[in-house]
Amino acid sequence: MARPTGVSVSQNATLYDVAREAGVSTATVSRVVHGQDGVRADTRQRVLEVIEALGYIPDGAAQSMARRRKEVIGLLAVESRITDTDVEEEGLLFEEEVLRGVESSLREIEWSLMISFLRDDDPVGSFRRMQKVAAQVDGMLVIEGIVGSERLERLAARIPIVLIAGQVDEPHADAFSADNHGGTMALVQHLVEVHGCRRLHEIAGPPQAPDASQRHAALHEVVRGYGSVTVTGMFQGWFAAMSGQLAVRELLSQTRTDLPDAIVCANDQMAIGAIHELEEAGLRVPADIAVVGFDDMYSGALLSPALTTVRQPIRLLGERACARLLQRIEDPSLARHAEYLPTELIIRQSCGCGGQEPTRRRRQLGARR
Amino acid sequence: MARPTGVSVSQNATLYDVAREAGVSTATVSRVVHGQDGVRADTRQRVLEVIEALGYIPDGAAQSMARRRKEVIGLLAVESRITDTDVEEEGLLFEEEVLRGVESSLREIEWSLMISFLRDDDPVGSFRRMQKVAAQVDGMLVIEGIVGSERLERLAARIPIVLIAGQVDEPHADAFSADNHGGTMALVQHLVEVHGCRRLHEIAGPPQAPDASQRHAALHEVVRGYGSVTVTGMFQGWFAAMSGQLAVRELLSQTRTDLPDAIVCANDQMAIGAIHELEEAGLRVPADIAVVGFDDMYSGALLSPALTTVRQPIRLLGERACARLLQRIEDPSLARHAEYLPTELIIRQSCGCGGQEPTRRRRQLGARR
DNA sequence: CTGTTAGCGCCTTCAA
DNA sequence: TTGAAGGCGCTAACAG
Repeated sequence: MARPTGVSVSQNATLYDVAREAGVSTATVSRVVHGQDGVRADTRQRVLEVIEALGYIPDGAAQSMARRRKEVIGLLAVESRITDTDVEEEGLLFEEEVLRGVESSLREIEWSLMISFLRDDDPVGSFRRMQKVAAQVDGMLVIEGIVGSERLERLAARIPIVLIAGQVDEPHADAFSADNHGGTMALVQHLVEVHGCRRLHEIAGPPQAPDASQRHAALHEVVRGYGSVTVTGMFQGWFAAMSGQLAVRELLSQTRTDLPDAIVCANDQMAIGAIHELEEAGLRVPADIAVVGFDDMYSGALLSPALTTVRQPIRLLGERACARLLQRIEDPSLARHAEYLPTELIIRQSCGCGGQEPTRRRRQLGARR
Repeated sequence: MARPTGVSVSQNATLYDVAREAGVSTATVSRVVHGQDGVRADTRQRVLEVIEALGYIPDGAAQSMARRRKEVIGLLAVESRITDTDVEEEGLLFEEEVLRGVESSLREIEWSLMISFLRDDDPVGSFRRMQKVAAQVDGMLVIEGIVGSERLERLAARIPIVLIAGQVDEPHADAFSADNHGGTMALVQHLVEVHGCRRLHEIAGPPQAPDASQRHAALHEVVRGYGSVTVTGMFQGWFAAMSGQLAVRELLSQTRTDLPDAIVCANDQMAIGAIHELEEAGLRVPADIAVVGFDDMYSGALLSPALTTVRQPIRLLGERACARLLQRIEDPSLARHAEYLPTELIIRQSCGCGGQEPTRRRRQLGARR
């Protein structure tokens, strides 16, 4: 069975193969592929049939090249982890949620998303990867980025970059973050003014993470504002539940009689770990000690006691950052823009508030769409 | 200040710019960029300096084209969701974990990952996206894929495809899945033989998801094996915690006096939702009713009662699938390969087993590295 | 309505 | 050790 025109089977069909097979020019095939009009109906039909028969799919690299746009954006997430082990079995939900927001924005315009996780303990390797990604996309989103400013500048000179939960003062990129300061403020005020907490224990996030340090700073700022309130101790966590557990073990190993009034965690996962460990040790939350988190992850609402926390619009963060990036890809001359998205205090039971229903009601209010 | 050679600043530097600026040919620059030897030291030095000065980063699309390889693989995840609303605030941890596995494999060889989520209620749109992604990668991983076989065949004709937790009998692609059958088997046997459960309630996953239906089938198969055991009812969930909650509400609305002995959930998230709802309703787990899950997500271990479940090596699934895909990219003629990865029964408290420590000990065992 | 023809930026023989 | 030059597959004027 001779193949009339010698189309190779093992090789992927190209535009030329289709053109030849259909007896038209490549320009016509291209028009058909992109649904442009100005092609006679029967010609289009014929081309379509050949495309179908050959299983033709245009090559993305070639398209990117010709139209000088890749229609891909990169998402880089910087992760903190315990140096030697890799025990972290739980994903960093924050990044995952941003990812969702970005991906759904992109899907609407049919762009693609390239993603890579970086290690904050390997700046050189991270930079290499960032360059590699920068070579394959039209713009980049960087989460929790502790990329040196000069490196960022270099990358930003090539393609637009938007920072998410990063350094908001970075001059070479747009930035979107949650209002960590306001959120922490509201949370601590609640603890102090409603529950009369005076002695606070802090479970902090990784100091490299900008939002961890913002929450840390805000906590101490509020506390300073009250004469009588103090941070009695702190544990350096890394946002994973396990670090909440370790923090509590350390705390309890020091004293079981003179406990703080509340534990303020830099995120929900650590709060969940902390609560678990406290209960394991026979302590009751919030009766013996209050615990609060930050993020408002779904699992915190399912906990007993349900977690009092600060809701930050993570997904929205991703969407907004993505929108801005696309805008800047269209017009690189845009002025730099940085923005804090509002947070919301979510009061449940772990702070000492009673009630049964606030959980559900609150969440509904929270889910503003 | 005249720019000696007229390099445009607003435009990204190309290989030619570097070559001209350094007074060498593009071939030489290319050699330097790729660290090939056969370039005199001082020449290399000069080129390197120009690269640095210009902030040159080679264009990925052009590289892909020239070397006929993109060094990118695609990860497509098919998601089930409640038709109209988009309430699902919790990410599908399964996919996230696979993503981790794949990404870390890829990072080692410096390849990139393109990712896209598909909707199982939009097969046409999904196929479009799959084609789009197929155009930009060297191979694809498809999670929980319910892509029609003929469509898959078309894509597979162009680039290699490996299915993860998909239809294991798909002839056009390699496939890696957890041993859902064996896992469910072990779990149910435990419930029946150790705890004497006779009446089981099922909270199933979305029927489109291959692993959900495998678990479903296995459950019924085991039950049939015992004469005296029955599945007294089932709720059609969609893997989200909320569906576990709804399932329990429905169950309790039907009867509060004649409860089943245990609730068997198709994954941990639904089990967590179910436990939460049961406790909310004043029932005690496992005293009044046992609940078991599937997956062994970290949050299940932190629950009280800690969740009895089946561990499946999700991350490993990603790694293995990825390794296979890379292999097949190198050699497309490989014979089809399908594999079930072993699961492990993780006994904690929610099934009725006592003890305090199994949680931690088990997990350590489970984390085999 | 359809075809011709330059590139897009890089890699890679093949020569020198 | 270095350079010249032909693609890679597609797009987008520009002609006809």
